[in-house]
Amino acid sequence: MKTSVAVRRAGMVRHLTQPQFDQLSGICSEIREVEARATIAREHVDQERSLLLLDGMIGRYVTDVHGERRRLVALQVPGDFVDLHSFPLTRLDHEVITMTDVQIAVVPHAAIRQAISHSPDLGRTLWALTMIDASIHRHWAYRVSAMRAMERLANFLSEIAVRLEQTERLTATGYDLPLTQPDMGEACGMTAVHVNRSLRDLREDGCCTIQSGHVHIHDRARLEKVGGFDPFYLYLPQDPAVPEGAEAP
Amino acid sequence: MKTSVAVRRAGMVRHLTQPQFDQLSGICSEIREVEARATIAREHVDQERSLLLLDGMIGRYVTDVHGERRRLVALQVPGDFVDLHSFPLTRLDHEVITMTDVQIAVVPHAAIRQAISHSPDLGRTLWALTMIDASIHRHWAYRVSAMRAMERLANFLSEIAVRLEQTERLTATGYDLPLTQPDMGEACGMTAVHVNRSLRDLREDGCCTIQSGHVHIHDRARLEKVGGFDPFYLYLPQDPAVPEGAEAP
DNA sequence: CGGAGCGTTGAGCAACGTCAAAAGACGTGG
DNA sequence: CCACGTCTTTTGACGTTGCTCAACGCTCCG
Repeated sequence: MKTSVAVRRAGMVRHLTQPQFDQLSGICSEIREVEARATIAREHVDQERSLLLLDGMIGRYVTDVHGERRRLVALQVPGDFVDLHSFPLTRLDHEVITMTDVQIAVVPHAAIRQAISHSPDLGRTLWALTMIDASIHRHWAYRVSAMRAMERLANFLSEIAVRLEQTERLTATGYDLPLTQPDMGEACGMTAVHVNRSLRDLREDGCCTIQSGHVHIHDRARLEKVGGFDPFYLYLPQDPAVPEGAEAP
Repeated sequence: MKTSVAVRRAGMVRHLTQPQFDQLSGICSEIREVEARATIAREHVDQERSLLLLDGMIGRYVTDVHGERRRLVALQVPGDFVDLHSFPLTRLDHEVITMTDVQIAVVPHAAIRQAISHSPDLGRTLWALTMIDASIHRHWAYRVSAMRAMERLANFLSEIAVRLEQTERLTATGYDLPLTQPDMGEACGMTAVHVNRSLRDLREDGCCTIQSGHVHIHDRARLEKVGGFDPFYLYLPQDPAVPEGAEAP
């Protein structure tokens, strides 16, 4: 059995209490590994399980009718419940695609349903997780709607930094970001060429440098200022600290 | 008591079964009327009730740190549960502002909590309502990110047409839209000047004309085609028909 | 009657997209 | 090991969308 792999309570699932988290781990049917750039769930297709992301990154894409244009509308990091919304919704309105090799815990909807019926508080907490997801959607909409290219990228990179910080994947130098410039273009609503130029602007501005999949953060405060970043919409858990945390002030 | 006012099961609440809807009506503490352009809920403030919109329109706004830039990230129509997400989230990440004089039903969170603990199915249905909201967020993000001005407006106007159709507020000529051009600019991520020009394009293209708050739809199929509109993301109820419906084929 | 906000139009400009080219990284197969 | 194809990153030149600034008529309201 692969369940020996650490299913740690880090990231967004920290909103669950330890007993709730244990309960959830108990109803997880299996732990699965999927390679990069694979489609995990398609739009319009009924789902009977949800996926908790343990390691790697997963993207959620909205496509136009003809499948030509595509946008990244969400990026999931470890600790995120990737498609928990498929529990109440059943079918999905978008695609779920791995950005990297990932490790995911599979949670059958039937088990969720049963767990919730015995524990309404767990239901409300899971509901809250999906509502934080919705809050992030709102801010992604705001970002692409109201911000300029360089600001958008700075804001995006700041958000990912905070979210990875919650799972101790942020180091002193920065963090790994397995996205190409075309990917960032799909996330921030601009062309790959313009992503490239805007990243150069950020670099020359002393904010950060991206090199071979690693975001070197030179001046985090400056990056967040350029991006007009305020993390309140992430509803970060108010716990005193991550278990064996390495938190920056 | 104002509860004589018809609280009809139309619009998004049609996802509730009639018994569920009756149960919800029962826990509604009051029916309130609020004038246009009034702030109903502020960001960062804890909420202890949610609001079901009975008549009028309500907008949800994300603002930047300094309160200068603002975007409409959601527009609620009758039958929508405006801020049901404040039940699991408690505090809000955005502002809720009336666009028109509105009539709203107030539902205390404590009552929701109690109702759900006795009826997990009601909980799941309410959860689904908020997830449809999230789906709409995703498509608003896609819209402002991937579409051009005229396409964005056509898509936006098509969405509102379908949603108003669900509450029988769509007539043969079109529908009432209590938004100014600056409002539409905040919704679609463009300036009021460009909204004006793009609306002219839509008019000259034979799609629709907006005059004194009424959208005259000349060719709905054309409008939807120009906007690349596909309503699947609205998760419309599959009921055969609205009670005393006037549905188009 | 004056002010404020909305709708409309024009002129000029900045941001961003498109097209194109070339260099580097990487894996594959000969 | 090298040749090759593919993908990514980077840069330049040029085109276009949509923004800014400005003006004017309109309606509504105090």
